[in-house]
Amino acid sequence: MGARVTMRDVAQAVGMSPMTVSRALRDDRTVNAKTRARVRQVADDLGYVYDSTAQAFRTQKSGFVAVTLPSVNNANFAETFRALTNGLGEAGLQLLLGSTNYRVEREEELVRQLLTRNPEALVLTGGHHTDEMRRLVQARDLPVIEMWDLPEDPLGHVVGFSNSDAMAHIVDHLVATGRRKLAFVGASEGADMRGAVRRAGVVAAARAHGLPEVAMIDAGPAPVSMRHGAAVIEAMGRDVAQYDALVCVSDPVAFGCLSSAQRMGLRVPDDLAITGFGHFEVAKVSNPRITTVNVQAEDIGRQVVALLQGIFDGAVDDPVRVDVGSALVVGETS
Amino acid sequence: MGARVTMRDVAQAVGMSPMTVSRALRDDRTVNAKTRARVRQVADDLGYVYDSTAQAFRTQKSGFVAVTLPSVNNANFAETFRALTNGLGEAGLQLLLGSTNYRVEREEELVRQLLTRNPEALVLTGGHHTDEMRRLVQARDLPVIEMWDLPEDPLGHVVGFSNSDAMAHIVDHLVATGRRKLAFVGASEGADMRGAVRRAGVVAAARAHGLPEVAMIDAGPAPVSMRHGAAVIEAMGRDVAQYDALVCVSDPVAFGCLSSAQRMGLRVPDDLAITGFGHFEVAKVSNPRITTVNVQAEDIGRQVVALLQGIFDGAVDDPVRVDVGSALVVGETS
DNA sequence: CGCCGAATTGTTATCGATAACATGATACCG
DNA sequence: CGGTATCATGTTATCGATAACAATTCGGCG
Repeated sequence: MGARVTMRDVAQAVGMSPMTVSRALRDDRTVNAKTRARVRQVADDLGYVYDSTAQAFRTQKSGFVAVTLPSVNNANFAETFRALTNGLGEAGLQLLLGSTNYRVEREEELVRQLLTRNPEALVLTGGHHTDEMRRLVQARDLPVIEMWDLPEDPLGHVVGFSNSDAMAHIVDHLVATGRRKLAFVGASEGADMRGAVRRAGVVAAARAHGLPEVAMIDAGPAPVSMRHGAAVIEAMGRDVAQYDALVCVSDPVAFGCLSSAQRMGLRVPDDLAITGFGHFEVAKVSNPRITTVNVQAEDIGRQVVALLQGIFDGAVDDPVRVDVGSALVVGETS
Repeated sequence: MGARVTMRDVAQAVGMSPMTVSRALRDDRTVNAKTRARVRQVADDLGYVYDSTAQAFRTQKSGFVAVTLPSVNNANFAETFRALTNGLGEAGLQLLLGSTNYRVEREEELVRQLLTRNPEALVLTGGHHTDEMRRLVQARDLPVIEMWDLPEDPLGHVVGFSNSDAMAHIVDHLVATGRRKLAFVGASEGADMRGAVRRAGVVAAARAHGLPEVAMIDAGPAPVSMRHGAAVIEAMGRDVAQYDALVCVSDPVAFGCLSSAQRMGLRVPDDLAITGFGHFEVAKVSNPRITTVNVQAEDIGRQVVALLQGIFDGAVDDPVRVDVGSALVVGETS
């Protein structure tokens, strides 16, 4: 309705200086306990709402941690995000979220925006960035964490795992169970670096085992999910039977492939093995259960929180590199 | 490294006043075109980064829209969020996201925090709130939108659909296809109001059709997903065959139930019908496809964006109530 | 040439909270 | 009882951008 209530108004009402109110609301013990209680009471009565913007401005500490994700519409990233929110919320920090839609140029633009909010740290998903973006970030004296990857040339700290190692686990397992004709199902060559790295991991591992060339099945532009996996296999029809294993870029894609394969009467895993990535819920519940790789999305979030706490406490100075690893989870599709 | 670069520094470098720099960076046409270009150039060279905090403080406009979601780890809410982000991003607004974990008390706390950031609007998911929270919000002269619901007594604007109507569609359909012994599979009675409303909708619709009492199958505390649906049906074993339809609170739960039912050899839909809610991807890809209700998550987001634009442009004054509706999508599980 | 309106740039005050420093009140000691 | 340590509160200046108002420059025209 009228003008907003500020600390000055509260101060006037209690008959004290704004400074005392400020201290009282922060529970500063140098303020008399009775005064503190009275200030809180009056602030409540007046409907006073603290202004974080003014605080952020004055103290030059925004209370924000900026986070970029390729997409929130992905259970794994969402899980990491949840862990971050919960962990940082306890530390009084707010997350500022931006999604890149799997495009590095979008990431640059996004980070540019986020930086204007003066975040106290920057958490990026993935290790691929534009040069301009690297410059942007390194020009500031700002803690940076890259997660979900183990980049060669990191911007700062790293909490992730090796996508190519993870794919190697899958290929090793398939080879051990007698498969030789592999096809990789993923997004088209393009802006999604994570997909590209996984693809490269499969190709390298196959080569190491002396397998024939890995076929590429293009499920369309990133992000690809259940319906894209289902569609591409349905479109291929019986042609898919020339392979004895489909290595999918993610569990949802694998589930889509599985579903289409079953609809066309293929027996999984007898006729065709299918593997996923990410240990999504659907992999555990589907029928048959999908062989996948567990990447511990939540753990990544927790480790990032711990790292940030270390950084803010001054306990961390040198760049940290945490490999959370990944583990093969054998299901019933291989 | 050193002190941050401010407009004052840029101004000094160009030999002009900070005011001119401010105008130039905002592309104010009262500033000479050449000057504008030079200012931008110098700002870039100095590595100047605009300070939104200072701007927000001075103008008393934060550029934030606060949004609460029960959880980001839900493809439907994530979809709405994505539409909001994209739409509001174009308008130069940033989303401030908080998740309530399906608890109204948590919502109150969250909104309290979010309000300290001076958001220009508040977008809430759901229509159930604590009294304290209603007071909090109404004390401020702040546009409020409740979405994903059609509350009786809204706080402000509404963009949603009727959960009980949606469930009635499901029940009508089941009755029309000859089912009579229904069981509802959802979260335990508790803080999740959306689940409770859906359950009530099923009960009311069943009563209207003169069906026997609807059984309640408790899949555990909210949020419930695939694994909970799978677990509770697996635990019930053959007992589940006493019902001829499982009405699930969401598609993921339905998929879990479907999977367990299939594993124990039940034929769906011959022995047992299963329905979901939300038109998740899994409903379209699963085998058989799950009968569900489409709630157009993305459309909700778009409508909220349009409404917000109207509000900010001053085109909207009276509270708006948009019913985006919901539509039965018949699959192969019923 | 002198004057006027348009174009361009400058000055001042301000948003609300708080760090740093200063002051006043109170207790406690020998 | 004077003096000093402790507790409690107040004063002042400040963070960076910008609205509102003021001033200056410039071209053109009678």
